[in-house]
Amino acid sequence: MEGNQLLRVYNTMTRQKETFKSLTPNVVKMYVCGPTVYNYIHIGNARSAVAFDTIRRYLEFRGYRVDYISNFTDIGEKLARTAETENISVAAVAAKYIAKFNEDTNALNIEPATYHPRATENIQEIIDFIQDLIAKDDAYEVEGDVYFRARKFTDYGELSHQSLDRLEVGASQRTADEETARKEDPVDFALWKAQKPNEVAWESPWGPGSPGWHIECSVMASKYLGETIDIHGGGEDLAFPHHENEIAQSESHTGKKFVNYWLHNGFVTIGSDDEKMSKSLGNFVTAHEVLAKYDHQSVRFFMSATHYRRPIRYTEDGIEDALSEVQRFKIARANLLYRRQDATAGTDEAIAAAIAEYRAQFIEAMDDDFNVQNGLVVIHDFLREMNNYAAANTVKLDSIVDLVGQLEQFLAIFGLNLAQEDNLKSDIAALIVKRNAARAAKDYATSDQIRDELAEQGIILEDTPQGSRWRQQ
RNA sequence: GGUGGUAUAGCCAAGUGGUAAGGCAGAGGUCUGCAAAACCUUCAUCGUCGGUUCAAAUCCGAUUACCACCUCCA
Repeated sequence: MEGNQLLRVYNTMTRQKETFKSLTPNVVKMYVCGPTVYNYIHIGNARSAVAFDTIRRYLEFRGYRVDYISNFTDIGEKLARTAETENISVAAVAAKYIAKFNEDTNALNIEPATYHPRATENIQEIIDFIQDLIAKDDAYEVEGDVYFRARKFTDYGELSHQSLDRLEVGASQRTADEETARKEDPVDFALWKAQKPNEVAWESPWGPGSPGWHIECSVMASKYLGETIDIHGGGEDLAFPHHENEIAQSESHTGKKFVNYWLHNGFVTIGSDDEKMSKSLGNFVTAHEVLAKYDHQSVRFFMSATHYRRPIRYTEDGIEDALSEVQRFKIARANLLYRRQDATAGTDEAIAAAIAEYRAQFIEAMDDDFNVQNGLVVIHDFLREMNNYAAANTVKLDSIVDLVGQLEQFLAIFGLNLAQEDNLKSDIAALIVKRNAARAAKDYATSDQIRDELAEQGIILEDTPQGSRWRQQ
């Protein structure tokens, strides 16, 4: 592995940065909680996907193979409600919004997970898992529901640092009284829920019903990655109770540690009081709307350039500023590539040494819990080096290729793809030749007119000591 | 009531004891037929009050404001 620096990650469990050591050398087993597919994802959901995609890409940059599993929750009341509203089946709701999820995350250049399991594909595994918990006396059945005895799991509350006795039951005002009445203890949580009228249900030893919310993640994480995994990620609102419950279930079931490093991303906030964007508050903006309105890369960069644990304040100005920065990267790349025409063969040793130095600095910055802002400082220094080289009197071909390649590699971690159309259509090339002739003859009226014409087609011309270069807008 | 988080320039933001990184926007300059791009220069004493220290954005105490979680939530 490159670099001496050790990767350190902030573990929610211990509330400190820890040196990252994977279970298997050079392999990271990573599970990230995915969306419930009953609607378009909003910017907050997208942020979570972006945050962990960026982390995944950095881990890959550092030489790890990342086995990345992220689920689709395709069951539950919410899907049923959408099915009713849109007058389609629950299965059709899931299919539709998984497709929308793929469309939006693809636009954000988020790599698909190694596999995206769905809850409905794992019902038998979920039932088996619950049966084992009942056999161990960690869970009990009441009127077709199955609940987990939270108090029996002695470390319950360790992740979110909550004491069971201090938890104010019902503080969120979301608990259903009828359900609480059935439980032995209000802190117990559902593993299986008996079928309600008109609900999709599966046969089980406890009668028809459907899985509770937390069990699917425990089942899928262990099924696809193993009983102990390296990284489990999700939004910080999931730490309690969702992840807390996952730990209780999984560790009771396997008797082994479930997760070595818990990573939680911060929220997207909106409005003057920086309120959390959420579907229940109704203050959300869907990723679909934003992507329809703004350059996809600037939306991606807007989100990936903020440290994953920090909140992001959603503003349109923020996305527009991100666009300026993305443009700067693209222009630097195009300007340097332009110099290939007068480059000589070979490599500049000074450039090769500089690239190695910037790489080392970048790794040092990013190894500190994925500190993207400090990583970007290095990238901006690197950019200045590139721009100065692009203006140098003499340039070497291999150094141009190396600099451009390194810039692309750095920014790929942020989900940017800088490559553009590098070949001109012949009619445009002819116009450029014509303009150069006009300029040589000091016929500036004609040359400016041609430049304006090309600008309308999105081709920007810039005159430099090495000739007139062009780029796409 | 319990548990956390945040507060640094117009905006975004790094920085956990040694005298405020970086980006966007702004200002000045170089280059240019003009323009663009680039490069150079410039732009804050860190929510408030008090304390510790030779030295604090950084540690301690208090205080203010905002946010989040406490069984649908990324």
